[in-house]
Amino acid sequence: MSDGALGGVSVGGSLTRDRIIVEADQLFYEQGFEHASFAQIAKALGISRGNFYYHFKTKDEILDAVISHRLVRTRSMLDGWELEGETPIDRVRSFINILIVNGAKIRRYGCPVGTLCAELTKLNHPARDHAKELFTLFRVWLRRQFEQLGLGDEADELAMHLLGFSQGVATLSSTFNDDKFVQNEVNRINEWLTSVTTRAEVQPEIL
Amino acid sequence: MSDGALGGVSVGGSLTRDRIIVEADQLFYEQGFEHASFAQIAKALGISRGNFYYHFKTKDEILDAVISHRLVRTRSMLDGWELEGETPIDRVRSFINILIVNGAKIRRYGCPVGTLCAELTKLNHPARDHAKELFTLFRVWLRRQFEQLGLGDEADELAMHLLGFSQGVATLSSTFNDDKFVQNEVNRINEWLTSVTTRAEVQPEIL
DNA sequence: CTGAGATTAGGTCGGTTGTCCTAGGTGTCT
DNA sequence: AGACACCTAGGACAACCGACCTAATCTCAG
Repeated sequence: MSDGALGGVSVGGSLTRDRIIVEADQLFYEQGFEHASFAQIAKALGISRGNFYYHFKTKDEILDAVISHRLVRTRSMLDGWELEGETPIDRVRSFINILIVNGAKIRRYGCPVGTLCAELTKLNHPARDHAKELFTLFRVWLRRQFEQLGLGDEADELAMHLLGFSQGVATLSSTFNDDKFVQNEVNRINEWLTSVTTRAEVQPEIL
Repeated sequence: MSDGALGGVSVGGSLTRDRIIVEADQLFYEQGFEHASFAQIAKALGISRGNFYYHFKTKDEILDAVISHRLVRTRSMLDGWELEGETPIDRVRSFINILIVNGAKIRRYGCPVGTLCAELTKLNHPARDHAKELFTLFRVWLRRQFEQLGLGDEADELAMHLLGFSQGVATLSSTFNDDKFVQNEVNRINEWLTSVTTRAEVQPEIL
């Protein structure tokens, strides 16, 4: 019922509830959580302002729903890469390629995960840890890829390095609005990935 | 007159004006520009709210003054490194070391430059370009160090790489509140710096 | 067709925001 | 002492925020 064009935001939720989540998701990304207001979301959806409080008790509750929604979407994206990518290296390159594929949006609004976590951390917001799970999702997924490459003992560190790399590129590409910089950094990290993984071939996989 | 404990915020400015700038600087960093309010700044300084508008016409004007203040401070910091560091490599390592020295604040509030630029970019704020100059300041300074190492043709790319690295580390260290991660990344980038600069010794400096 | 529950619209509330205005205070110079 | 520029306090303003409430509307089973 709530499936289809909206991508199945929630299972038992109503249509309006799902539309609110999707619209809030976008506006929280484009304007930041605090700056995005009910009035904006309502106007974009063509619904009444007071209508929100039938589906959500507070704004924070919407934020929680948005984060949960993002978690589901991210999980399915990672699962998709798991099926598409032949080798763990291919899959990791899928991650790196987000910077190219979503280049335009990242240049305009930054990384959805990074900017949200930064805002919530600064405000010491209760949903801080919930948003952090988005990062953890990528971290664990990347770690598993490196583990499968026989880099078990440093897999987590490599995962964090890649995560940090993507955040740095996102931040700078948005402030400098520089397309070429992104390409340079992606090339650089791809070389790094090759060197790390070929080094892994020398070290025999201990399983 | 306006010098001394405040570090000489402006030349012709009054004392109160300077105190507003210093306090706003801190609060804009800790809470974000939009979230920080006049009431907070006034309370922290023990002055009246309406008093602001004698020194500044709008909040954006305060922001401009804060950014200008940061630009001056940053410039003097870079100049200091120029004197302290024996070699360009030493100076670059001074830059990297901010992540350690200011580690606690960065874990709590993120990078002052990165988070401000991210917020202003997202809001499409007029002061966007002004804040961007903070990044440019570091970029040009780093570039010059690499040029002095005889890496002229790729100096700007190396500078941006280092800048991106610092931003990535700042973002992740604040969301994960992870001290060890920062140390790992700093070690990693220091090795990278060594490999880049020793490679430079092989290539003779063309001056 | 009717009635009960699910859903929505729109007004309202208290609080906060940036902005503006004006009366009053402070110090300095003639 | 008087005059004048500089500075400050505190209230008032409209606009906006999240939150709440209630009446109207829709949906659908009985």
